[in-house]
Amino acid sequence: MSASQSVDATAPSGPCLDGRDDDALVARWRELLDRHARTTGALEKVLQERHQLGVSEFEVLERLAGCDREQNRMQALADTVHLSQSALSRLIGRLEADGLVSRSMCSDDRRGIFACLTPAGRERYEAARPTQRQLLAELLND
Amino acid sequence: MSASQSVDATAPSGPCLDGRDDDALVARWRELLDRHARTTGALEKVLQERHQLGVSEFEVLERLAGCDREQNRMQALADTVHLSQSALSRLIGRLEADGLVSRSMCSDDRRGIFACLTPAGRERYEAARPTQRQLLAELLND
DNA sequence: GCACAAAGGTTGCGCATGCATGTAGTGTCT
DNA sequence: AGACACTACATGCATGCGCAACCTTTGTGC
Repeated sequence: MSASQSVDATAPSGPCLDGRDDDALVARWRELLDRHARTTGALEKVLQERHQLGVSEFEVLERLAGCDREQNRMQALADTVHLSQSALSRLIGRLEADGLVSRSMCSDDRRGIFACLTPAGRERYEAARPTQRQLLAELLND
Repeated sequence: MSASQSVDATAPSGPCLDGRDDDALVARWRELLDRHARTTGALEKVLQERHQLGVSEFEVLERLAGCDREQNRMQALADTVHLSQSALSRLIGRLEADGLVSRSMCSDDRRGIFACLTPAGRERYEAARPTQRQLLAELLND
């Protein structure tokens, strides 16, 4: 899928000012969109039907599993998975409702809240990880 | 399968038991997520506030501007921008409501529908393109 | 101690998306 | 022609997201 002929969006009615760099840039952009869409799409599907997890849910679990110290502030978590605070708050709510994480208040800063993996959460994550890794290997290696 | 703590996704330089490939894979995955989130986020914001366009809207306009022949079937369009058929239908609906595209029925296949840029649509796209290209250049070149 | 601004998190709301379904047109087989 | 499967769009519905408003806690200045 090269960008050899159809990318020149200025085709008939515009002077093509910076054509070649532009084409390369757009090609990279589309490559990124393509790859992202394919990967998240497939991942979403397989993680959902085999582990009842969405992509964002899995990513959060992975972050939590990575450092299972109580250092998982909501805000920091939101940043690492690129979600708004509200989205992350509800996501954690869902995971908590499923018994996969638990919210625990922080002692020294009473407005901060830590999200921690429960044993069930860790188990679910460990089970889902190979699935995700395999798909990643398939879709990211080309 | 010792899967107790070998992912150490956030550990700085931990000894990886079963996964150097794994770490590299995950790193690439996160790089992809990162780049995508940053770019779409910034793009969404700037395109919205300066041209009243979303990222998907812009992408569709670009595809339409690319080949302004009447060969833009809804389904094909949906595929190229990675949207479901329903999402694209509504998106075209919005663009049509804004007067940026028009739906025209196809003569030889009466269930097929072509989406075409209106002059206003082309104008809007031409105006938005430099904005998008500049941001792409900033965020994709590293 | 008492305002007042700012930060962390939650909730109300509108919107875009995907899935499932509905409707219309096409092609095939009998 | 009539029945059937299939394709192309549109639409009802549920869900997840971001923005803005809100509440609580912290820190700063008086």
